Amino acid sequence: MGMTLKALSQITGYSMITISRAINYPHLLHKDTREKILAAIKQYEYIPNNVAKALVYQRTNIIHVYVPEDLSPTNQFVMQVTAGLGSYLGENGYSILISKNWYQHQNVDGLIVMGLSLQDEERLHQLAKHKPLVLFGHDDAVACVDVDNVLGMKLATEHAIECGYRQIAFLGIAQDKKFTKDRYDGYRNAMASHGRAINDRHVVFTENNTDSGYRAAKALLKECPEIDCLICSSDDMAVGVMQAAQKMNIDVPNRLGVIGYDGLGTELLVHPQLTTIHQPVYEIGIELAKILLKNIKDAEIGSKTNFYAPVLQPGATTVKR
Amino acid sequence: MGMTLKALSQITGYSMITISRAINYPHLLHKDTREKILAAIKQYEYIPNNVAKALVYQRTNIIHVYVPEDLSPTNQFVMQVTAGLGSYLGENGYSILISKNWYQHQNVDGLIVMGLSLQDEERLHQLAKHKPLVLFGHDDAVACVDVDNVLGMKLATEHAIECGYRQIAFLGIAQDKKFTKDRYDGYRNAMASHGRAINDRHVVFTENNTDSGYRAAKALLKECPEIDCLICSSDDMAVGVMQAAQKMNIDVPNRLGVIGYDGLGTELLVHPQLTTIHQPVYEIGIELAKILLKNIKDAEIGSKTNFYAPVLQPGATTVKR
DNA sequence: ACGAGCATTGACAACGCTAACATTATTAAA
DNA sequence: TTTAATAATGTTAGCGTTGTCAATGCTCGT
Repeated sequence: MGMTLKALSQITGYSMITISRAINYPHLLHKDTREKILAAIKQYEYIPNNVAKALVYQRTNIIHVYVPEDLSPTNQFVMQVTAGLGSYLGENGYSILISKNWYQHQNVDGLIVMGLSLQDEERLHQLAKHKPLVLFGHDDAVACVDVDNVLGMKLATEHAIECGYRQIAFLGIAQDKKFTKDRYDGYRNAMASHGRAINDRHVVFTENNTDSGYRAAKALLKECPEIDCLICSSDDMAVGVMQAAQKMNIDVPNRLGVIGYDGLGTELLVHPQLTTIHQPVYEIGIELAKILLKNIKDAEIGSKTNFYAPVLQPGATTVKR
Repeated sequence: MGMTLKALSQITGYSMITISRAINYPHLLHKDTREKILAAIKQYEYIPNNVAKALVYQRTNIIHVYVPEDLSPTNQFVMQVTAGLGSYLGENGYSILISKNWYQHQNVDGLIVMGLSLQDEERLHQLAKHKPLVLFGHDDAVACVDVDNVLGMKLATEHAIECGYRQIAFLGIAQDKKFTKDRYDGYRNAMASHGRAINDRHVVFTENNTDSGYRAAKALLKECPEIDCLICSSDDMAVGVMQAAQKMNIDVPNRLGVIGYDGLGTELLVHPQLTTIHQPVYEIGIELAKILLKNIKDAEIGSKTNFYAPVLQPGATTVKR
């Protein structure tokens, strides 16, 4: 397709290796030779073939970002992580290859895996033996970065308590994943350590979307009008809760406090601005990339988990009182 | 690093090509041979080296998605297009390589370029001569997919007129890009063809974000209280407008109609739900990918522009009256 | 004048794979 | 039985690049 060293060699009369040197070690060549060759390179629009280079160097400068099937690629979460790691990797001369298939492009210098579904576990371990790999999530056998979800929900709950809310309910995600359980644990721990009893009727699990949040909140607030604060396991759900409150003419934040979880930008769009637990996903992306590049450099196959702390991001759906 | 054909050849006693055939043309091998080799492949965890394959086949099955510097990778727009084209390319056995650098990985089978900044134009034309390439945007020399922004804003304006709004103002994006101008043209054309005069004081250009929208709307509605509909060049701006209206106790949609532009999901989060012009960006991503793969297949270097129509997506910020 | 050292260029092999052709053994057809 | 087709495997070369070593010519100090 394109111009090659061989062709250029025939055109200029110099050997292939000399042309190669004009690019990689120009100081080795005689000034005249160098100039002639560089001129020819320009004239014939020669572009080195990175595939051939990769074969020689045994590295591609490509990092594979694997997004499991059960995560939508449109997912805000995934996208922002990808943006973060993409920026770091880009600055360091790497490109990112995104694909849903494990083995389609195994010839990459490393992998970043976005969360783990069960059927992938075996392959993950398999692959981790051969290639530098960092997982967003938690697994004992590989290097990981994870968010401390227990801490996150603890922060949310303590914020609610500090604000002075008395009947703090919890809206969880009905999905069999570790992070959903962790968030619930954070809520329970914080409640317990502040001497608050948990009313079972104040804990509801539902699907993670606005509509489910709306419906769950409507039912919950109708049945338990004593509730004066609702902590949600996601911002999407929290938005639904706010819509329900508006519909039921419940004043947020005075009559009802609302706290979300994620902090990916949605919290700024709604009115009033949503108090939420911000997960620094962009930064986590960078962290994933940093760890990966370090492991590549040291030819190391790590298995440490690095926990990342979410932070409370106060909005206007909670007030001190 | 990994197991190679050569190593496997020594282990099994068969020649390299025979091992290769066990994978690519298993029917050519004797049953016993095939089974022995496949067993060895499994045992020694052989994975073919795609870099070497790419060198032979002269194709990588990788598509480069180039996102210009001036577009944030976190940008909803970019992300959803990428998600769309990624899904289509993925289904067709391609992976996508995302990078901000033009020449970092030229060894890809094709390029998708997300919008064009001026300093890139020369490189774009240069590259388009050598590689299949599709541009999201508009340029006479290369194959393009673009949104019909004039049509989009025409739809918005006509919707406002049909609803019965009388003083329809326009909030534009102060940026020297073609699409901003096109949207303004769409507004003007529609107004003109319906015999509506445009009051210059009813047209304001500002930055494309919620806060700017808020401030612009506040000033505009204060100065020109006769305005009863405000068409915005983006949903972010429209959200700001809605916040301003709320602050000023202006009833949306009865006293003031609000129309946004983009329809990327934001419109569903706000309350009331925002009437907007939806740009089918996910579908556009798929279209970009389709055209690219077709051009790759036909070894064709096209230069046709395919226009994509945005659609009106009615919400609750406009009413018929 | 003579080898040591340097500047400049080239030949060859290798990276891992596959296409094209070549070889051998086996079987069917004449 | 001889010939031709077929099955099963191997040999060689090449994809485009670079590392290693070799070769040539030159300068310089003695």
